[in-house]
Amino acid sequence: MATERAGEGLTERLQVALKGRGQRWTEQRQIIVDVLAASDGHATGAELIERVREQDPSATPSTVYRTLDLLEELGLARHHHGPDGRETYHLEETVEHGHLHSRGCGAEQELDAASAAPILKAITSTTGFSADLDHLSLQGLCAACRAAQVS
Amino acid sequence: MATERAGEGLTERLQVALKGRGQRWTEQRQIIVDVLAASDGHATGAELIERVREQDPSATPSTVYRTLDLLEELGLARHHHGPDGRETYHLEETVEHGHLHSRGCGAEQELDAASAAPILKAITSTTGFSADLDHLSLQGLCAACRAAQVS
DNA sequence: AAGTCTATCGCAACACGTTGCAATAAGCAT
DNA sequence: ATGCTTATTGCAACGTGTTGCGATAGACTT
Repeated sequence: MATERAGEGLTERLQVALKGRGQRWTEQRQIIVDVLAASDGHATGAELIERVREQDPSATPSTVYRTLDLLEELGLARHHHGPDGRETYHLEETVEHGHLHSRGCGAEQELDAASAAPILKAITSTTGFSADLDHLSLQGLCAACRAAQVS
Repeated sequence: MATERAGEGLTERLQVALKGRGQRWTEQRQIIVDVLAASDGHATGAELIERVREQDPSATPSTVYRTLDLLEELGLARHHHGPDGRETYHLEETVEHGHLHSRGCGAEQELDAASAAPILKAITSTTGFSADLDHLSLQGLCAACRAAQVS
């Protein structure tokens, strides 16, 4: 168990994309991408930093955050804000999805594209606004909590 | 221009609510409520602190944030997180509303309850989840940006 | 292979928000 | 009025994320 490598194709795609923009491929970036790939699903900035540091103790927060920003620019990673405002990152490989936080039980459920479609459609038709599913982070009461609350 | 006072009824309501919970009414809390009422609409935590300090330089961030938390517990204030994760507070008096943040032009538009109704309904019917409008903070492209992007 | 240009890194400082603790002071009882 | 209880305050330190700057080092040219 350890050091999962990001798919080779992914690394190559990155190298090419960076070169095209006059940017560079470095050891640190490899590590950060690997960590992101290994922690599939979601990870906060702090968690990512910690894991990167396990592999390269010289890494600093600024580097990690800057790399994450870069990965987002390249469309490779995404982040969204949890209900407490903290950041959560995940690779774009992960299926695009939204988040539902229940204020009652604290549970978090994911919202896949299929389920979200009618919602996004409702948003567009009432407001003309096309919302990013990946940034959709709702807070409210899940079905179970609502049932419990009616009492 | 200065020192707008929160409606007297509001202050009284607060005093009663606090006493009922064995809590206390203080000068600082009066100031914070007044500031919140005066900056109707939205204000970040930092802005509120600055304004409170104009009236009482001895106020500290911890006090302001703790009071804001208290006001939220009492259902008098709300906060949500902008696209950058920073907090925004407003009085509950303000009509409940969501936020739409355009990633294209950076504009922010409000989403009133009437427009939101179909959206919330879509959320409930596809997920069983009842979302809080006040926490609804979407990011995406507004109609204008979408039109511009088609090019 | 050596030199040049500049992207990236590490550091240090900052901004926003949170938390623990000791001192203060609000509200109640006497 | 005086004293008691404990909520509230201010301080100081921490956690997460951001920014500016000088030093390092990658990649390209000659």
